[in-house]
Amino acid sequence: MIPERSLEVLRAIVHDYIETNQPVGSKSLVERHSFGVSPATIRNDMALLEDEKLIVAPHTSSGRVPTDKGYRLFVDRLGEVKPLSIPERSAIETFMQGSSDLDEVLGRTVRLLSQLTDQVAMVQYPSLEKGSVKSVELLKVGEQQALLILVTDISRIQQHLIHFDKELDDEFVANLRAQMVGALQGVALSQVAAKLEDFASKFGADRQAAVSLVLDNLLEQVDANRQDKIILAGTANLARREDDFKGSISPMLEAIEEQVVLLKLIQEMQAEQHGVSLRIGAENDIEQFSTTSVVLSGYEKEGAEVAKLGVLGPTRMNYSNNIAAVRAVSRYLTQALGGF
Amino acid sequence: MIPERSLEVLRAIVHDYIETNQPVGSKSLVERHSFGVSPATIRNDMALLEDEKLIVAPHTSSGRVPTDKGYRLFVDRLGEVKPLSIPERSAIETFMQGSSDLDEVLGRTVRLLSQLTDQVAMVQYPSLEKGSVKSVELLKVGEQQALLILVTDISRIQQHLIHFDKELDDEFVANLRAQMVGALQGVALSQVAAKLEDFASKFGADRQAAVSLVLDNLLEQVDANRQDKIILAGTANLARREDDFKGSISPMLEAIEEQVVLLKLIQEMQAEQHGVSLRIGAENDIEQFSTTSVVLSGYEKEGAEVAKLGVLGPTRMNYSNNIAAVRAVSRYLTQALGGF
DNA sequence: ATTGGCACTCAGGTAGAGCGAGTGCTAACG
DNA sequence: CGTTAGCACTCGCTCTACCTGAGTGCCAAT
Repeated sequence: MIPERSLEVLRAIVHDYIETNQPVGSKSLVERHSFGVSPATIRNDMALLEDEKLIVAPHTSSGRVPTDKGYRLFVDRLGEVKPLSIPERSAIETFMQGSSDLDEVLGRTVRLLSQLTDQVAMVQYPSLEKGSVKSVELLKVGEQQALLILVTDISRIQQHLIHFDKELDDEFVANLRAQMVGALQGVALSQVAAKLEDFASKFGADRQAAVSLVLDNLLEQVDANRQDKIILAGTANLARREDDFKGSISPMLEAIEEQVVLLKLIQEMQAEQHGVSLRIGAENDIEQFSTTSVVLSGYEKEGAEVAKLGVLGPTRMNYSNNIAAVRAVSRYLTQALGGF
Repeated sequence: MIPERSLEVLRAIVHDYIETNQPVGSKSLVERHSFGVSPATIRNDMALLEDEKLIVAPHTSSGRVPTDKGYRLFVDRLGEVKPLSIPERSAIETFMQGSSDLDEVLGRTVRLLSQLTDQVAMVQYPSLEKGSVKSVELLKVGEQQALLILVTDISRIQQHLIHFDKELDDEFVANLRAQMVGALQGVALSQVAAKLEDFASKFGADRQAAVSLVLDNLLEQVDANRQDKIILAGTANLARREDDFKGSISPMLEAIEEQVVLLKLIQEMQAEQHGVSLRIGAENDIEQFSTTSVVLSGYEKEGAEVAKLGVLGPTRMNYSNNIAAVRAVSRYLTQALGGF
């Protein structure tokens, strides 16, 4: 077991290193914190911490820097999350006020989170998969075009324009719409495909092509969103803290722009736990993110978790702050979504 | 007037500098190009070009580098746009194929453009302002909620969820919808506000609140989009070419993320000309972009320009290529939009 | 267990030397 | 008059050598 004071030393190292971005040495440590002991004693503790791979010296004889493992221990056992300041709280409240549209709420949320943390913020759109169909509409908007609209109970709306090869007659459109509404209203999205199994048989042979075109589109809308959308803010923060990453930031920018990678990341972390979850440095087995940490939390709609939000930044980040911010923003978003 | 050979020298300097990223000197110039003269002669020409502020020497006695003015002369008079290669053309064709949705087409376009140029690519959504109303729909999707949908003739669809304080009855919704369709179908978006002037008076006093709620929403949809949306791709390319910019790239990333700045930029360039337009370095009077160049072109829908697309990168970019790419992609996009 | 003392390490800064690509100028040339 | 060879000069880079100082590990004393 690691003795108490050594852990205090680790905490102090993490704290100072986050603040100064310099490897921290025994002398400056006793100067800045009031351990009642001499540098030499601290050095012994540091040797211990180094044996445990919690800290590491960039070169022989310079100060020490926390390892991923060190950060991990810090957040798990030492980093009591300090609550947000009053101004921060009120900033959140005003930020979240007066938006009605889901797009707008999420847009505000992601910018807010990025500002609170000074990191790249991400918000995942509520997953369609967890919702159910509230309404389906088919609107004729041109001679050969119709708009298929899917409204779900998590305030997410999707639409898609469908082009037909033949002219549409109103009757058919109205009929098809009515049939779809009848078949699908209230049905869970995961059940939609099953419900539509024999659907086409209700229509005459001459309509089969058009019907299956619409159904394909509908299924695509449900399906294409299994891998959900993520919105981002604050990517400029990556560049600002460029030195904190080993190499170039451009592969990371690429990975972020490529939604697939982010979604995979979120997926992996999904299983882990409720509340705030955390990956530090190489714990991410996505190569591009091996020098970054990710703080993630779910947010809820009507008591069920519908998606994730969080931040991404260098391993040398202010974990206490960021965890607090992610948690708080997630709560407020859950609250804001209650209104829908 | 600047003599012919001096212009050739300028062209060669721009060419070599873009290729090597090194200040180019008189000796290497005669080695790489077949001027029939000696380095000393070239030096005289270079002195002339320097007097004209077309090139500049980073330090006494190193090679020369084109100035913004030099690039400008290059693109205006010397840089014959070379047509895209066959593989590039076919890449465009396959890329653009098989997408039906406007979102998808634009998404593909922006990624394509970024890949072709290795720069940050941007595509502006078709401006609502230039279109007219194709269809308006009001759908009841819950006891107190309705979905307002605006379909325009440029394939752009918008929807917004409206919350009412009272329960909605179907009759009213259907009636309101019918009235709106009657009043607005085919009306230019810029005329919508005028058309709706006396609209509310058609309804009873008890309906006024609900009607004006819907109308406000509708106008907001038209209006909020005066400042249009831009989608981006390839921001990682900024980081990759970081050295090409004087300072840090993070202010630029910020500016890009802030759509407003980009839209302002596009707006300013809008007036200039049809076809491809170009801003080089400090010609952008947006401070963050003073070391970047922007290549922009409009694209059309049914013969009328509906929005812009283009790329943004360091002043030291391959203008010939990028102009060709922007022009080609704009043409293909125009073509692809014909199908809607 | 803690501490003072001490020899040792090593990154980073400073200074000087040499190199080489490149320039501007001048005088000669066709 | 445009072109050229020659030449002295500039100055950014690179390499080396050296020094400094923060920090370490270890040991013996408390």
